[in-house]
Amino acid sequence: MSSQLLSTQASSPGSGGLPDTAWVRFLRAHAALTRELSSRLEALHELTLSDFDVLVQLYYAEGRRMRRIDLARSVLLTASGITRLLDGLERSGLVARERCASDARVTYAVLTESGMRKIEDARESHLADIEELFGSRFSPEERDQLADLLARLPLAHTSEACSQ
Amino acid sequence: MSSQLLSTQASSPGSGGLPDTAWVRFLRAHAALTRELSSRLEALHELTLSDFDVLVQLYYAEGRRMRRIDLARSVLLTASGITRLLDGLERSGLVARERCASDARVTYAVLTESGMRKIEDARESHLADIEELFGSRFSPEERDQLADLLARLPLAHTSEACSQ
DNA sequence: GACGTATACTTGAGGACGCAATGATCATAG
DNA sequence: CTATGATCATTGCGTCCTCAAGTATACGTC
Repeated sequence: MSSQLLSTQASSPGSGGLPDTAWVRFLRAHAALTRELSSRLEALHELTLSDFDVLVQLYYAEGRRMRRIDLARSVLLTASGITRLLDGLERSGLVARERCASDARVTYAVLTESGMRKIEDARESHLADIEELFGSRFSPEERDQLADLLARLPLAHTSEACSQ
Repeated sequence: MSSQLLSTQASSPGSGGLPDTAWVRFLRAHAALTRELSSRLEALHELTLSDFDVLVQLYYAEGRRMRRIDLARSVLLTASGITRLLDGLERSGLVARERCASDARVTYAVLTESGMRKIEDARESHLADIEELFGSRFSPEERDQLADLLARLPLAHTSEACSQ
């Protein structure tokens, strides 16, 4: 038997004790959940969480297309992050690019037929995973409560310009 | 306006209808908060969030030292993640390594004097930032509520399946 | 029209971190 | 003592993502 009987969670050796606050739990929960969800999503559908996120945004968007910059803002990635992510989705044929007629600076990301099928296929299992690992932990009221509490947190500092 | 059994979607393709569930808010809040906190921490103290996390763990640990593997588990990094992170902290002189007398496989990470000063220095501003961006959004009761809700989420699947 | 500034997007460089493979060491059963 | 199987740690490799810089376009002002 190993010599260490020490816990995995020493509580208060020194002063104040190990911080186990809402914030720390938030951080840990995020790490654990995203790792598990992302590994399942990757294994079943070859998508990252961000891929899925973007595909869902497009799925619900008017005309199934969005300006790349709006896409970036809505999933909280940087402009360059979106470029590289869409590179991958384009290479996989899930998303196509389309130039904007009225403004040559902008490019749209459009969900392809294949992308539609992909997201409709992946949605089911992924939502089930989210439900298993996240949603099912709470009663309906608690879920609302949690959503409400989380909604108070600051969202975007990214050089806000809210108009189109 | 009744809640759908199936999900998460309360949207029609009208000007950006997208699922805005507790889970999505959780993801977005995490992205926004960590980005802001990490950028402040980096600017003021040249530490990443994970660096800080590890230093705090050591700060509260018995003898200000921990086995690397326990450190990894407590901050939810992989073993290799901890190795590389500690590489950095060692290079900066904030942490030292120490071999274990009774088990040659394990190495301890020990907080140095310089590391002590660093964490005591960084703690104040970082906790203030967390309070500003996170804690101050809630009343004391809500904070407890949130901590309670977050505590229900699964934490570590790390390594083998320990069936009860 | 020329000029200045804001916006959209891309690219190069680099950091953080996971996974899988490897080496070293311990523990235990034969 | 040796073979077998865990456990701790490190390393190679790849991925995701950010920042800073660069390019192209739009638009307001003179």
